[in-house]
Amino acid sequence: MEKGLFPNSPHKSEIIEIKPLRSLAPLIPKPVQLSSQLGFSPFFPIGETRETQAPPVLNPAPLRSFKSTIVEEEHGAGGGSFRSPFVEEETPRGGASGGDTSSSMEGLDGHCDADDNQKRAAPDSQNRKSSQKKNKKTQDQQQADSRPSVGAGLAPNDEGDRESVNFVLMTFDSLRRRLCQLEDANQLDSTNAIKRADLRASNTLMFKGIRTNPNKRVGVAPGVEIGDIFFFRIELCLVGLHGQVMSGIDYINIKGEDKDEPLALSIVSSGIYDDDAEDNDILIYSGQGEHFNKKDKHLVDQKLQRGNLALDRSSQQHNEVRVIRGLRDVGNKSVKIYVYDGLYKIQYSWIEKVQSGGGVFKYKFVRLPGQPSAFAHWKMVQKWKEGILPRSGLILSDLSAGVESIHVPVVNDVDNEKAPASFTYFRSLRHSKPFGLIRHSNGCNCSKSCVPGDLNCSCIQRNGGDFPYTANGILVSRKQMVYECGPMCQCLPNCKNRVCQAGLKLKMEVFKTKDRGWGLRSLDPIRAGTFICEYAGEILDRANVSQNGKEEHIDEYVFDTSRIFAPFKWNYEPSILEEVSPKDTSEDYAIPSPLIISARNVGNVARFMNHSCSPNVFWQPVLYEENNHSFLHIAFFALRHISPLTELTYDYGIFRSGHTEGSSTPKGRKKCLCGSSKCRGSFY
DNA sequence: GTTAACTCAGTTCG
DNA sequence: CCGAACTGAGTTAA
Repeated sequence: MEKGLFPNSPHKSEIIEIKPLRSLAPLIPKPVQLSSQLGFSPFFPIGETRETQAPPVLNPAPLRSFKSTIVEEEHGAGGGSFRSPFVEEETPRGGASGGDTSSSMEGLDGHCDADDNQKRAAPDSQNRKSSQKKNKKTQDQQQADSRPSVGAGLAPNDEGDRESVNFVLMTFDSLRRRLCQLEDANQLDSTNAIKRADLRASNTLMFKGIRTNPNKRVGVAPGVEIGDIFFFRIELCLVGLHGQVMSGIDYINIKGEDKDEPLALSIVSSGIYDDDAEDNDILIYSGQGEHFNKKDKHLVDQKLQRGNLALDRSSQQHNEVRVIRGLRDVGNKSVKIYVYDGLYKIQYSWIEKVQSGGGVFKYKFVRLPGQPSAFAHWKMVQKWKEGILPRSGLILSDLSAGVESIHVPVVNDVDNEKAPASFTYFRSLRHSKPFGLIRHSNGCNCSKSCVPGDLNCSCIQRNGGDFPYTANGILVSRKQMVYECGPMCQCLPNCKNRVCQAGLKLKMEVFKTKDRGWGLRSLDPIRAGTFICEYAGEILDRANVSQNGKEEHIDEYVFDTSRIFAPFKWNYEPSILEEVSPKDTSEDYAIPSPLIISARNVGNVARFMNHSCSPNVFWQPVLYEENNHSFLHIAFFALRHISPLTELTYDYGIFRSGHTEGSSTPKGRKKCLCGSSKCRGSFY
C-alpha cells in the first residue's frame, strides 16, 4: 500500500490492476496431511498394534528421535535417491516448490553405508529403555517410546521446502507456548509437570512425523534460509539443520575403503569455547570434550573421536558444513539465539595446548563466498545498537519525539527523500466520540499482578481461564478476543496481562524501501508471538466513512476490521495433543462492531507497515477497559521468528465492497510487490 | 547400562 | 537490579 509515501507522491498513481483477488491461497500449506495422519487414536494401549489404521508403509518413517533418520538412509537405496514413491504419495507438499529431489544427497552421501547405519539403529531397545525411565513421562510420550518403528506410518517430508519449514516451526512453537501456558498456570498435576516445554513439544511433533529434512545430508537443508533464526536447539533438529540436541557437532558415517569414516555435517558455535575470529566469514571452532578434571585440577586433553574425528576428516575432504552461530543479543542477554550462517568448509585444523595442560582441537572454518550475509549482518546491527558503528542514512533519531519509551529512528539508505509526510505521533487510539461497549465493571481485583491459573481473576475468566500470554509476554494463541487488564483493574501496571498497553518494546526503525515507500523493521530479533505494536490512530465512524466513500479509497492509512482477511492457522491443530488443547481454538475473531482506524493524521509506527501476501506479522483484537468503557484495540504480533532488519509486513485484507468484483478496476487498488510466491498480485 | 554433549530454565549470590 | 555461577531436569547417540 505504500503507506509511507507522501500523499502527493507520483508513485501514488501507480495503480495497476492485475488479476481478480478471489484467488486467495491459504497461507499455511499442508505439508503434512494432518487430518489423515491424526486419524488414528494417539491413545492406544501400549503394545497393541494398530496396523489397521496405518497406511502400508514400505519405507517406514522415523517415529521420533534423530537416529531413526539413519534407518531411513539404510532403506534409501544407497542413499543417493531417497525417494520412495510411497513417501512421495503420502506427503504432498501443497503443490509448492517440491520439485526434484535428486540433488538431495550430493556427492559424499552417495557413499553412505547401509550396514553401518543398521548397526547403530536399535530403536526397540532404545525405546524400551526410555519408557522404563521415569514415571514423570506423559502418556503420550510413553506411547511414543513404545511405538514400534515399522508400520506406524507417518511419513515426514523427506525433502523440505520453505512452507514445510515454516509449518513445522509454527506448529512446534504454538504447542510449546501452550505447554508453557499450562505450566505457568500449574494446571497439570505434579506427575505431568512440564519442565521443558520445548522438548515435550518436539517429542509430540516427532511422534506425529511433523518435521522436515529428516535425512542427514551434506550441504543445504532445503527450506531453511541463511539468516533464519531459532530460539531452541530442538528447532534446528525439527527442520533438519542440525540433528544433535545438545552436541555441537553433527556427522554421519561414510563408508571408506577399509573402515567407516565420519564426516561432519553441521556445527553449532555457541561462543563459550572462545571461538571468536576477527573476520565474520571465519570461525575458529573448538573440538568437543574440553573439561576440567576437578581431582587433578587440570584440563583434560580432547580426544580425536566422535565429532572431533568427523571434523578432522572434513578438514581433509573439505566438504560443506552448515554453520549455526549461537549468540546472545546485546539488548537481551538472557535469550540465546541461533542464526543459520550458511555453508562453510574447514580449511585446516590444529591442536592447541592450553596453559594448564589441556590439548584442544581447533578447526578453521571459512565461509563459502556468494552467500547472503547473516552473521555479519548481526554483528553490524549489534554495533549500531552499542553505538560503536554510526548508523548510515539516519535522518531522524526519534520519529515518536519522545512519545515512545524507546527511540524510533528514521533511516534512508535508498534515495534523497528526507522524511515521511508529517503526522502526529500518538501511541494509541484517539476517539472522535465515545465509543465502545459500556460496562460497569471495575476490572479485576487482583492485588499486585494477575497470576496465571487464578480463576478468581475476572480478566482471566474473560479469557476463558487461560492467561493469554506466557511468562515472558508472548501471545500463546490467536483467539476471538484477548482481554487484557486495564487501568480499571486493581492489579499494578506491570501486570503480565497488559502487554499491548506499554508501547514499543522492540528497537524498530522506519526505513525507506527500494520500491514500496517507507517500511518498518526491527533491529531486535523477534520470536513468534511477540507483541510488536498496536494500530494507533483516529477512530472513524462507519457512517462517516460511507458518506465519504471516495475518501476511504484515498486514505491509505485506514485499518478496517470489516475487510476480508485470508484465513490462516497460527495455533497448532488441537488433535496433535488433544489432552492439552483448550476447548475453543477458533481463530475467527469476534469483533463486536467494526472498528475503523485512520492513521493518516495521527498514528504510530504501525502506519508504516507494508502489505504482504505472505506476511510475518498478524493482527489480533484486544479489549481492555478505560473510563468505564471497553475499548477495542488492534495489536500486531509476530507470526514467526523474524530476523533483524527484516521488513515487518501484514496482510491488509480485501476491501469489502459490492462493486469491486468483476473487470472494473476499483479505485485505489495497487500492484503488490511483496514478492511472495503466494502473491495475490494486488491489494488495496 | 553408562555417559558425554557448545541445552534450558530457574535460583542464588556477589 | 544486573550478570555470573550453579543446579536440576532433560534428550539422543555412542
